[in-house]
Amino acid sequence: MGDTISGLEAHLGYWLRAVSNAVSQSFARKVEAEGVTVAEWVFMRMLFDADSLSPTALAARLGMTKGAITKLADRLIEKGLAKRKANRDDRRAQTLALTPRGRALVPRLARLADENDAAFFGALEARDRKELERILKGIVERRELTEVPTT
Amino acid sequence: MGDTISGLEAHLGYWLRAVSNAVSQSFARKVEAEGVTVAEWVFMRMLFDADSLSPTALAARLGMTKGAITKLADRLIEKGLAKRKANRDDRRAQTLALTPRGRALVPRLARLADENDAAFFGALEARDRKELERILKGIVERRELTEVPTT
DNA sequence: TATTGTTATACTCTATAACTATA
DNA sequence: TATAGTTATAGAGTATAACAATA
Repeated sequence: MGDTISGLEAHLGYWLRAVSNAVSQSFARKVEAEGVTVAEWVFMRMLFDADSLSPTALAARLGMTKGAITKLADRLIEKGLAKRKANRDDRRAQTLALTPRGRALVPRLARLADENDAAFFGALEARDRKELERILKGIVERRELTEVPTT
Repeated sequence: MGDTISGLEAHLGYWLRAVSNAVSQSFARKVEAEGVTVAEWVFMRMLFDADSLSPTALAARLGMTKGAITKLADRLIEKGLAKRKANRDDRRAQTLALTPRGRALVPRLARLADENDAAFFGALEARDRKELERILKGIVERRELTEVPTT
């Protein structure tokens, strides 16, 4: 280090971004064939398990702002994959859920995610895959990466 | 696997994106204080070593389209950090280079990149850092990740 | 007054395609 | 005809702030 000027390749962040962007772009093309984006897949997969969530709850879990959730939801609703429901107790509140068509699509998208992961990491030795997972999860835990603004 | 529906966290790509986004966003805020974006830093760091490059060459090295290079260059020129030079032999050709102010900024940005990397990976054991680097570089090599369109 | 969610705005990034000016 | 570079357009992601309705 000292007073040298670091090159791009000197940083782990550079390599991380290189691989991450490639993986995400590849996945984006796969799900595009099913008519959704990566962000929409994440949104849908979350709702698939939770059954229904408020925009605020979804924003917190995804580390996004409420405004971003509204935008995503609008798009998915227009595609007929999600719907909004009113709330009896609190008339300000909304609930987001998948439509039957949305639910039916999730398994197909999950398979594409599996394929994409296999394409990039399948060639790694099992030990390296475990190492990579352990190290990445460790960083997420340590930094509490969900500390993104949701206001 | 079988016929289960993979969750988000089942994929290495998910963890990779989580960490990569956090690292990049953190870095973006740091360089924003110096008036540039991450893409502009990469652009500038490349020109710092090469001294001058054609848009086409830069596009190939950065895995971007020529149009994207033009846009980045426009912004950096407006900020007084880069400049275009004509070419005697071929009057279609252009050459991009940093201005003195641009060159002077690079070491500051490099230090921010060092800091950012340290903030995210400094807490790792040295062995894990090496492992991470080895695995990521391996994936880049294997997949030839620079196969992005430059047309 | 505080909270829920939407709307408006803006900027970056990325990609495609049409265009110009040379060669 | 092919190439170098620019321009135009558009969609996606992200963030901020103002706003309306309700609590």
